[in-house]
Amino acid sequence: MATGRTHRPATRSRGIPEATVARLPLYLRALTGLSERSVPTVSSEELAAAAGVNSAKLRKDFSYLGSYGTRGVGYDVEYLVYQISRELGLTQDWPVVIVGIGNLGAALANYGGFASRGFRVAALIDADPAMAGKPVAGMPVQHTDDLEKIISENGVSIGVIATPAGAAQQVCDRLVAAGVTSILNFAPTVLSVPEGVDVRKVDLSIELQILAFHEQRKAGEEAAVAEAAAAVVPPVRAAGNGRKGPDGDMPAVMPA
Amino acid sequence: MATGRTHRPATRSRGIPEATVARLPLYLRALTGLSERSVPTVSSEELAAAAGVNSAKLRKDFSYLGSYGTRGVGYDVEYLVYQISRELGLTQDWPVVIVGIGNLGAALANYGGFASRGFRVAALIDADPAMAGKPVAGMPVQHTDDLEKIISENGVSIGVIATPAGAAQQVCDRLVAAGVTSILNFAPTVLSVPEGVDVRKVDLSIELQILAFHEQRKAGEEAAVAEAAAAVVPPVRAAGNGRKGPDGDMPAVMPA
DNA sequence: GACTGTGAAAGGGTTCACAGCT
DNA sequence: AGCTGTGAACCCTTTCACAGTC
Repeated sequence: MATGRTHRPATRSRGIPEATVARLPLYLRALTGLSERSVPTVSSEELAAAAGVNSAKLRKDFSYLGSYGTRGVGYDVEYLVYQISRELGLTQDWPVVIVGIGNLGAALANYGGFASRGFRVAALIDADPAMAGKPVAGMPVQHTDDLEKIISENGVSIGVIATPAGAAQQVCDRLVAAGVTSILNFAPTVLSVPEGVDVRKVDLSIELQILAFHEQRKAGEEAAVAEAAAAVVPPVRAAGNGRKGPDGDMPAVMPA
Repeated sequence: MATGRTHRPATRSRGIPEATVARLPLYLRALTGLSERSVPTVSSEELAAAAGVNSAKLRKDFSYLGSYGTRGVGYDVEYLVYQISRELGLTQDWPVVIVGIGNLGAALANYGGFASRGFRVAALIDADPAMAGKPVAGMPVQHTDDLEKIISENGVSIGVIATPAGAAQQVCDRLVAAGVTSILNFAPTVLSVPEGVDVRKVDLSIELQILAFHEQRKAGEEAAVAEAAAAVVPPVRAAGNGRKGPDGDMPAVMPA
């Protein structure tokens, strides 16, 4: 799960595997749904189905947290909600700043799932002076000049970067200098951060490209080949010979 | 990497590991940057740094594609760009529809990274009749009623769901029925799809929760404990006793 | 001398299958 | 009888380290 680098080398915090941590929010969401429907207990099979995983994995995951189930019965929904929330650190509230209030930043600011479960948008920050003071999601946008002040006054330790790629590293550096130690990055760049700072990346075009890969496979090889038509300047191998690529060499077409 | 389910069981298409596929877009982006700066060749060490991975991993990844480097020299940038693009299926163009043109959908429609590398937004679709005809990102929004027609007329095989959670499964079903076989889901729900359809999920609040977990660890255990103050009704264990959770039992506070 | 390509080793993660509790 | 909790087996991924090539 791509992290700029970071994610403390072999830390796996008190023994909960990273893969399990990444699934806890999934379980939590499924459990919250059950809780709202006042379902008192749930089996690993049912909960796994609701979370979209298989039950063996779920049971193994829960076993890292402790023995929170009852054999022959299942799991107590409310109890599990609490335990997972606590494990994830959602029993405290996390002030978050969003930097870069373009389309995406605004979408994030308005995103309900943010505000719910333990996160509170403490400030919206943008570099454009024309944005300053404008209300987005019922909050006035503040100018980047005040970034450091905002971070420290609100005790913010989590920052969301939704700026253009070019500004991301600079924003990141300022966030880190001001005390932020976790960053969620939507800009399509690799951020470099000092040891001890966590970066997670969300990248739309990467996800699409992975889908395209699988989509291409489904269609068989024909589709790709059928596309070799109009001729553009092909990038020819520098000192090329002795190539051993599986699918044949450069055709006469180059993608945009 | 959560996929609703799917991802053909043991397919790993022609032997490229899934983990490698997920990194190819990263390499591609780094290479594109080098290409724009007219850098002719790059070593595994340099490229790895630019992509935010280590060089051994990168070399291993490339070895699955073929022997595209030159010992003692490095990789030809243009050549690699082409090979990776081809491998990912980006030498053909993929028409994409975005369903749900709220804040997020609009952000996606405006996102440049979409339009570049092989993807073309073929249509924006929303269920709100008031949105119909309105231009977003220079395109008129179309009504959900025409979804099937739009999919088939444009030969769309990739759909992006940016609707509220409640509508996502229904939209998904219609997309699939109309012929879409890859879905990028931004709605916070588990989608169920038939065999052969790929789903990838992007979930903002899950990413934040994972960050919160690590953030909590950094702060040590004290911070979490210090939060136990005002008393609300605590969810007491149903038939609870003999608990063996590592951190102690239910305190007197319950998160929202 | 420099750097790739890759076997082999090590490390995680997932799945199996069943012992153990209610 | 039902369902959890978990060792053991399996599989995938990462890392190491070096032989092979330019």
